[in-house]
Amino acid sequence: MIEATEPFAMFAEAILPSDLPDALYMHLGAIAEQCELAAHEVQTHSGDAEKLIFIAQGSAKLVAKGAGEREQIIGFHFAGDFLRLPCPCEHSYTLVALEDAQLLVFSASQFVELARGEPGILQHLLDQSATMLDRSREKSIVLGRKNACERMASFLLSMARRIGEEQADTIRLTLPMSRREIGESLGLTIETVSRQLTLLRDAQIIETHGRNQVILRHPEELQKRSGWLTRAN
Amino acid sequence: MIEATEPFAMFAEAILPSDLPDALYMHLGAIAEQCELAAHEVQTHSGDAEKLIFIAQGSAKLVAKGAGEREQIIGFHFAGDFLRLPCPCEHSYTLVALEDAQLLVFSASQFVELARGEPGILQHLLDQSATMLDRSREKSIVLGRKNACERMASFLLSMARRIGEEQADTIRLTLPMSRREIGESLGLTIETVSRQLTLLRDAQIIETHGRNQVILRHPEELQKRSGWLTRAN
DNA sequence: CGCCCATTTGAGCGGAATCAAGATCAGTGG
DNA sequence: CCACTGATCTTGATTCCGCTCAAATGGGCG
Repeated sequence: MIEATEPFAMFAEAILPSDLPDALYMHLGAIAEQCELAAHEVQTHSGDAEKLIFIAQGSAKLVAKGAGEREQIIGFHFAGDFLRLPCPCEHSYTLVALEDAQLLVFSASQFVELARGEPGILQHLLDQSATMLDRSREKSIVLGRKNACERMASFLLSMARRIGEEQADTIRLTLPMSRREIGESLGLTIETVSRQLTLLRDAQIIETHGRNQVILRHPEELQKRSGWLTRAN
Repeated sequence: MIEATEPFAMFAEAILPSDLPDALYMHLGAIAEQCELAAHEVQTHSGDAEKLIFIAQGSAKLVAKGAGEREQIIGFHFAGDFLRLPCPCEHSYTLVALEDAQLLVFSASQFVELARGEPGILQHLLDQSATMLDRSREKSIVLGRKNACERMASFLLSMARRIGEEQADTIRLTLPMSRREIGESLGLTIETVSRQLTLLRDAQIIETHGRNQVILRHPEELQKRSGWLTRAN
């Protein structure tokens, strides 16, 4: 019934303890809502409750919409991420696919209800929360105190950690987001993002190929330019 | 009258389920480390592990220290808050008292170990995490997309929600933080903070008395000026 | 009362936003 | 395979908001 490539199997592999009772496994499978998104498609939440979303394939952005055209991208998410989407009644956040994606959507309350008896799951959820919180705090530093150059360097390093492919002493990135989306994430305009990339390219620190291939030639130099000493995954 | 209840009792009252087994209660009490901080004193973590900190009394700021003099305040915390302090080996965050404060410090791993059998505690912890994450995301919006005026308005409203005393249709704030600290939280300089407060005072939207009393005369007007439609708790 | 330091106010500057063209890339259809 | 097309991205010129530097004011405490 369940193939290896199916979203729920990937979820179980990534998130659930291996010794989980079959009954609970089935229950979780029963409340999981599969959801396929085409690139740029918005995840539409059925109901108004808080959701837990596992990204089985593809990538997505969590967006806060403001008055007028203003949007702030709260974060990017990639395959394997397990994130909480606050209930839309309180915050106008939406999850939008960057490329074709497969999601698994849970009602947070249902999920926690089922997980109650399994401390392992709750603890994993707690760990995920901690990771998200750390990323968000890191973002506060970027947005609060860094200049354009430092933001760009921080962004590239962060992407390198999450989706970079190491090759010799360089790192190859295939960015699923546009310049505009990078800007909306970093609190910069598209023009500034473009200019900073040009500066880094001129300084031989990065190479760009096409619109979304970037090769980090000197990650350690990016590190220097990213400002601040604090650094971790 | 005994003026101050004991920190652990306050913690139990605020965080622990009322039907908690006595044994577990005692165990938690045993691993809790009491900690009194004078104003501006830094919380010094014994050991390098992740900590969970309950603020029994007073208030504190969570600070990220950067190269040189740069500091970003990640968040303010008040009595009743239960927060996670990442292990100092990975991020250089410190908790600093804004005024005299009483804390309860747990090793996160020990705490979770004990709480494993009590889903109620883990769930509460999870809820706290969710609140912290929401606040942090809200901060990303403020820092990423708002101008000085909107940041100031957002800050005042946020403080009103957390430590404001409602009086008729106005709200009284007693701010435990300095202008500099407000600036470091909002990604602004002390001068800009001061100027924005002056503008709001001139517009009759707020009154200030002394250095840290603020009265919000027209919260709804602040709301308008805070930008963005998203608003909650 | 008088000192010290936080805050306020003022003047000028600078970095990123905005406005405005061009250049380049990815499809599309001939 | 290549020309056409529209969107995305890059580059340039100018503007403006918030930072920096500097000075004045005022609150709080001895």
